[in-house]
Amino acid sequence: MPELPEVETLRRGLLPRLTGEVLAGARVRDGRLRWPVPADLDRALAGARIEGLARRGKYLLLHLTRADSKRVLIVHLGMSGSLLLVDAATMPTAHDHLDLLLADGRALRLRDPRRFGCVCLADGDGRAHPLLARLGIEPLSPAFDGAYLHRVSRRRLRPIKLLLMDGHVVAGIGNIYACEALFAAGIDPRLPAERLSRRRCERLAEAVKTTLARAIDAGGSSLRDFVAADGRPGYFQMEHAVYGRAGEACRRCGRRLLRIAQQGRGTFFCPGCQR
DNA sequence: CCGACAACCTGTGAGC
DNA sequence: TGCTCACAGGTTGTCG
Repeated sequence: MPELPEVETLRRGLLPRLTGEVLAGARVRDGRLRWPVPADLDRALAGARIEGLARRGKYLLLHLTRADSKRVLIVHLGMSGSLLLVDAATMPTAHDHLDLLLADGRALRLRDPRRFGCVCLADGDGRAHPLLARLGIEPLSPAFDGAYLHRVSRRRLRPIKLLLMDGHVVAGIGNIYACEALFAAGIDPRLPAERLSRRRCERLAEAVKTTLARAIDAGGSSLRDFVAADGRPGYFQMEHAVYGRAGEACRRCGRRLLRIAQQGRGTFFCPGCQR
């Protein structure tokens, strides 16, 4: 479920509900995530105050203070993770691996069937943590533009879609939005990155921003009741132009949309509109 | 430095 | 109904 727009939607939804709250600790039922959950998580969180929530790529960051020390709880939802704000007494289901316990009796519950997600602790603002230190720039920041895309794609022979999905180049563009942005920009996902002109880089950077922004807006429309049910934000109901639509007709030109594999992942595109 | 590939896990749907 | 297979929204680590 987690693409950048969902993590951002999650952050915005949790912000007013968690800011200023104090943690009582953590209850870890199964710490075997991508990396083992810190064994001392319960003690490390007890008494810490949540100062704010931030996002880097698809990482959700909880900024904590306790006494004079600042730390960050880094949460990634992997392929199948979700976070739910529940009453701590609510019975956990099969893949509810851990609860972050709030002093007021609520819990932020992590569910992750595939366990590709992670929960880590870092000192300070977390910038030095290995997971964040070498992360690429934010796609919605002004720094991500045609000039940047053009610069990093020179002498790069790999397909442009793979470059877009490389988190060390730009953080948080997943499979869905790489496909959708390339369609919006009219660019063939197989094109070697270095072959993109400056002008097409401008177009692609713009397409990335508008595609992500629109998805966040759609997610925002469901923020009101996102604490309920499975918390799936509204962007998931958004119509994709190409993703998951192989064999169907392109909305722009009517040709059959294709699905190919790139690095083992599905790429959806229109052979007519994307050159 | 670059790029290809395996690895970590479980669930679901299609086809037989 | 039950088996097997392909595939799924992510990222790191290793190797050539």
